[in-house]
This record gives sequence, C-alpha cells and structure tokens, in this order.
Amino acid sequence: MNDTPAPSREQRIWQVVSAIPPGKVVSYGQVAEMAGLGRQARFVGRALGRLPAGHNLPWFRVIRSNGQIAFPQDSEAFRRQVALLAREGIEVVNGRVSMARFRWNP
DNA sequence: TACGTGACGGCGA
DNA sequence: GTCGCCGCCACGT
Repeated sequence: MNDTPAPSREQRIWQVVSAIPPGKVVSYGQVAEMAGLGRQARFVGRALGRLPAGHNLPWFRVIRSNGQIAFPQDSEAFRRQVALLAREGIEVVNGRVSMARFRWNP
C-alpha cells in the first residue's frame, strides 16, 4: 500500500515553497512549520542553498521572520531577490519587506 | 570520530 | 533599535 515513498524533507520544503502565491512572502520558520519540520528554519535555508541550477522554485519569496532579506545588502543575490520581489508588486524598503502586508497567510 | 558552519527563530538584557 | 545565547539538523574538512 503504501508504495508511496515518503518525500524527503528537502522535497517537502520545495513543495511548500512552490505553493507560495505570487505577490506574497513567507518566513523560513513558516516554511519549516508548513513542511512539518517544526522549528528547523535552518534546514529550510540549507535546502534552498542546495538548490540545483534550473530549478523552478520561487525561492525569493522566502525571507526572514522579521521581514529582512536573508542576504547582505551589498551582495548580488540580494539585488536579484529584490528585483524579483518588486516584479510581483512586493515592496522592499531598506532591505526588508512589510510582513504585515505581504505575508502569505494560508 | 569530532568540530565548525550555516539563505534561521525566539527570548532576554 | 542592537547584541548575545541557545536550539536544531545536515554537510564538509
């Protein structure tokens, strides 16, 4: 019966992230909780860091619980993420996003 | 085998 | 607002 192989934590994380609707953001801890990982927010960060090239995952919609981008503002990845977020109407001010306005609340 | 590190979170001072 | 400490798990050296 259960030939269904239980998806790995990483796969579960990727599934949750892919379910984030455009124009919304979620925190690492939120992804961890939704994926059934509890408080392993760190695991989410590592899973995203292990993403292979050519993935189709909206990783840029995942930010810190305090609304800050998870990259230093002087990094290339930071600008990339800000650009992608702005493209969906998410306003990034001073390296952070208004969680009160853009947080995805399923 | 052991230790350090990391796209984090929450709390206290 | 900042800073430090701890927890939690996987990976590289």
